Amino acid sequence: MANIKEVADLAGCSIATVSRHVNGAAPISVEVRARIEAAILQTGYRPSEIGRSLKRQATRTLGIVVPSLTNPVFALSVSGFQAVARRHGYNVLIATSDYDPAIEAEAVETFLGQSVDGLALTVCDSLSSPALATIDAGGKPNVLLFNQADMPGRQAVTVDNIEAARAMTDAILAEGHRRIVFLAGRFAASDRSRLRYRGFAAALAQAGLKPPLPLELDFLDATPDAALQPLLGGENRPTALFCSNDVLALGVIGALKRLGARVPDDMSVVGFDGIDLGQMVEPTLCTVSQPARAMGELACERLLATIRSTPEAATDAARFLAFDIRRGGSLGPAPRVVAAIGAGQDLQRDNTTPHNKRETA
Amino acid sequence: MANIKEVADLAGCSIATVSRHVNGAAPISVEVRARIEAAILQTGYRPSEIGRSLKRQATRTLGIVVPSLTNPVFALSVSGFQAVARRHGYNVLIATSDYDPAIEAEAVETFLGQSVDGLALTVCDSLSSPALATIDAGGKPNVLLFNQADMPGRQAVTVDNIEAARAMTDAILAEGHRRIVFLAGRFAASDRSRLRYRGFAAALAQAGLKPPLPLELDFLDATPDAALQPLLGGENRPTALFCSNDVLALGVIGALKRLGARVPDDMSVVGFDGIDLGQMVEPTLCTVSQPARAMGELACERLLATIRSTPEAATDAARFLAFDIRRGGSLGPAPRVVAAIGAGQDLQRDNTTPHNKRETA
DNA sequence: CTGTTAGCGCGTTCAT
DNA sequence: ATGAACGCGCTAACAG
Repeated sequence: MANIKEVADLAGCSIATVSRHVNGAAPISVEVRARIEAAILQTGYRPSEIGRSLKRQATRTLGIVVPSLTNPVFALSVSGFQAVARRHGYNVLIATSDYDPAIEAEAVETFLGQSVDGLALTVCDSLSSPALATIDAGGKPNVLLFNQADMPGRQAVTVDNIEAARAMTDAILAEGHRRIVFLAGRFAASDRSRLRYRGFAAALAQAGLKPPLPLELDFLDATPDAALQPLLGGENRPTALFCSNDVLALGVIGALKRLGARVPDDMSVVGFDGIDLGQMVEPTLCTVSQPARAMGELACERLLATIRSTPEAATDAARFLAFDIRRGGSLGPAPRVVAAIGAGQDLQRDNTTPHNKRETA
Repeated sequence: MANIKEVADLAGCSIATVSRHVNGAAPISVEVRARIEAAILQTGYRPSEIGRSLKRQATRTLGIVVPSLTNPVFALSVSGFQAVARRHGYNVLIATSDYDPAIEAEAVETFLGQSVDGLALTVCDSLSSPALATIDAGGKPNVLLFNQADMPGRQAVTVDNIEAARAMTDAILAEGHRRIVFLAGRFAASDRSRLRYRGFAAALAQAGLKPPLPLELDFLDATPDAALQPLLGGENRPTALFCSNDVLALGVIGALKRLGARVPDDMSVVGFDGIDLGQMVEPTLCTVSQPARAMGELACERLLATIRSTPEAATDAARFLAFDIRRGGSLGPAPRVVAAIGAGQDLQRDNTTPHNKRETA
């Protein structure tokens, strides 16, 4: 690929003139301009962004690192982020951490080396992320996405996970449920899960109930059947499950069906995130919806504002976005009589526990 | 952020020595090495990848452009692509075209300016893509993803869309359906859709049936109810719908439910892609599954092979990957008696057309 | 209006 | 084992 010098030689002028033409930085005589344009066309010249970056000490590139792209909530946020970046003439480098803090840190290292102008991160744990410290040390503009701020002044685009989980838990309680279990993806991999559990526990405590410990599932496991089984036995079994995210919730609903439980008649299930998919399944998923695409967009806007050092961006750095408790068929009233659920227990169950239909509740 | 010169000054040596240390290019005396390491630690020095790129004329960055990230099939392929790239020490620039050839071309321009070492593309139409021509002109290593090759020698990672659609159509025919309609996303935005229609039409022709024209839907429209309505009236209505992709198929199934049709008893629906979501809905989606993540991985591997000019990569450039006809509940036997579907017609339908249960077929 | 030149950060040849 | 110097492609400051 041709460089600026070849174009200049071909056009019979200096490289400075070519540069000026390309950047429209100064008026050029008509004849020279024509020769330059011809030369550019002939050589297929395209200014090297890397040469420019070296000069200007900025790359017009942003980085974004998310745990995964297969979770629609992250894919959506990346989509929004990238759209805004493009609109502003910025490129986007992407990395997925696969919920691994080591990969996360490595990705940040690489991005800093690539001299991104700023980066957006959904880290595993904002409180213990080495990546965050590295970025701060370098003074790179950055914004957290989905994570809550780990310190005052940190830019973060997120909902208040504690409040959201508390509100959702209240909604579950309002349906008459008293034994509710919180199912989480691995806590180590998601500070969001932990915050949501805190909101859950707070709501239960406020209702005078003792919050049970969360049940940790590997939410990358497509078939959590075995892990769920112990929850279904006995008359003290839970009647509702609060899953820390929607992907987990959908997996759990599938498992429950296979294990012979009906949702929500035997067991209510709610999630967190508000992915579209939740509205396409039957029953629809009751969940806390957060505006993932808009969050990606906002993260990018704040990042760009920081890069241009527009000070107003920092003022509302950590203001929370609104969430929405989205009603769905997966949350029903608590059964009046509870019995164990299980493949071999259908007859017994049918004899002893007339199921509570929604119409009768 | 410190540069190599500051480190050299601090360590009391030349920048050449620092460079050699960082790159392990030559032996360094123990004392100097210690001073350099101290200086690096102290300054937080990180070699500038952009300086390196300028020197070495390669960026260790790949570009990938896909129509969207919200369609899981693309998100998965990007995920696989990125994972392989990372493993090989490459960064990934991402762009989404939103099914717009103009944005697509613009993205490619930007990537070329950014001096990516190679790029993977899912273009709207490989036959008419200006982007492809641009890339070829520049001689950049590239590989098509999901698109089939537009010319011999072009690298492409894809399934044989025509054959896959033909096989799926045969499966529909085998269930006794005779009036089948092909629903496509906007043809202009997807050459895959067009190829799949060709396979569909070929299968019908071979069965002695006249293939109806495809019905074009805007598959970004979440509620295709209105567009679908005309298909449901009359006794000559179709009994099966072949949707050009899974996202469309799920939207169509949702619309059918709202319009009072049961799937598959009143209407069978099949899709194309094999997204996970299709297995979580009820009924499960019958579809052609393609290994999206593996395709992204393979595309990246081929790209890297091309960049390193491993010649063997080119030999099987356009070999097709295997697809899988995935059975699912959304495809059932054709009803023996067909009647119009509609909100106001429930009674009439129930009187005149006893539904064909799967057990009785 | 145009050309000359310096320098962005780095790797690398050529000396020593 | 180390240093000096050049050049990768480009822009900007200065000269004319």
